[in-house]
Amino acid sequence: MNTLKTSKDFSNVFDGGKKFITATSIFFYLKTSSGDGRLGISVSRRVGNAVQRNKIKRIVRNIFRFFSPKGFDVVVLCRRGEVFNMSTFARDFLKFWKKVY
RNA sequence: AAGGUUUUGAGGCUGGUUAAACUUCUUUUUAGAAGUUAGGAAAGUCCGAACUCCACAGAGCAUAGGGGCAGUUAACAACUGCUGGGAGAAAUCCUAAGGAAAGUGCCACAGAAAAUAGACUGCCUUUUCUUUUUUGUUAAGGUGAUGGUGAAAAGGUGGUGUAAGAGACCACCAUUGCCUCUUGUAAAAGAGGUAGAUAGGUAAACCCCCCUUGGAGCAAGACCAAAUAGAGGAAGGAUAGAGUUGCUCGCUCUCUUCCAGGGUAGGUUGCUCGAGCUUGUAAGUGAUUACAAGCCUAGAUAGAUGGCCAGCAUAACAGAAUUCGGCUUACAUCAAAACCUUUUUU
RNA sequence: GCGAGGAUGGUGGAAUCGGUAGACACGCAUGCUUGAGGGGCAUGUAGAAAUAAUUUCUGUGUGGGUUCAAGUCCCGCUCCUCGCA
Repeated sequence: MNTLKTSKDFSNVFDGGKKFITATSIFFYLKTSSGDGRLGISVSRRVGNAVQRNKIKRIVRNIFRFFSPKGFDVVVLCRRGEVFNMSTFARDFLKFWKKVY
């Protein structure tokens, strides 16, 4: 899976893309010209310690293995670590997936 | 049985399914199989090293750090054993623990005085004046016993002594220095003698003595590819800057010309076989060391080590980024060993 | 990876070489002034306990140490801010 790497890529999506806000996280998405999709994950230090942040990144990456974002650059920004687990994030992700595709 | 002290170990397990990274093998051109995949603190970055570069990492001073003795170690501010001091009823725990009889500084408030024991107050003798005497008062001298404040007041108690007194002298006690002997590798301990010696505290204030100390850090560094570059070569050498986190010396480079100009950024490597791990034997009180056998046990690069289901259990602190040795801090639950105190029973 | 600074009442911010901590300003409370508000003036203001005045104890992020005495000196920890590569 391709990922967003530089901070320029991230700021492009944050500034030019659209937002979809859910309870657990905020999805930023921007249509690409080439048709390939890339994923970026942003978890700030306020969410929790390194173990919790790693776990959130793994959950997000695990979901996007089955649903690869074709045609969009997507950035997932985690909001709160207490409510973030597999089931709640999957519910929010399905809402986002229905809206975009 | 209750309470306590010290030390050590574990830190989820099993099965199914679906994904990721690395290594090896197979076949073959995209797959398949097997194996491995985060800790005791990976953390904080508080010390110490390995490794790499800075001329060979150099010389002197400063700065910074350490400080009982002996040992362990690659090294250390770590560890082990012992000594002194402190806490505790004990097991045991804590201890930056050289020097204040080299020098300087500071010791608020209170107090006569805060460090050369002098002034003041007091006591005593002689003396001037007054007076029957006492008292009061002037001057000279002796004394360091009086002053009750403070964290701290210049050894303590008792006596001899004297005009008044004082280690001035004596007895006992306390402390210190020196000498001798015994024990110990040593720090030191014990015994005896001697000196009236009695010396305030603070060095985690400056300082003195002894010891150690060059700087930067894997974004170190090395290689490859692109570009009008860079590297390289020749000549010149006054000033300035950088390496160099203080100063001086020394060294190197940048510097100007032959010859011009613009600022991006990719891959490979370093990268995991190492002061390595496990077991056993031997030496040592111990830290640790020696020998033998066996083993290979994470290596990502915006960052792998995950998700779901079932069962047991309800469960902490917490996520590697060059690598090791320590220290410090966080930690649910379970387990083991040794020791101490009290009570009861035999 | 390397290394620099800081934390004091409700807020900003003082406190010399270790010697009575809460200076000063803002804010807040009460009273006076005014018909009322604003403004001005005066007093008080860290917390807790007992009280008639007043006294005692705890207090400089936190846990220890040195010292007669620590906001200050030393060590460990927590949090915040900043710099270099």
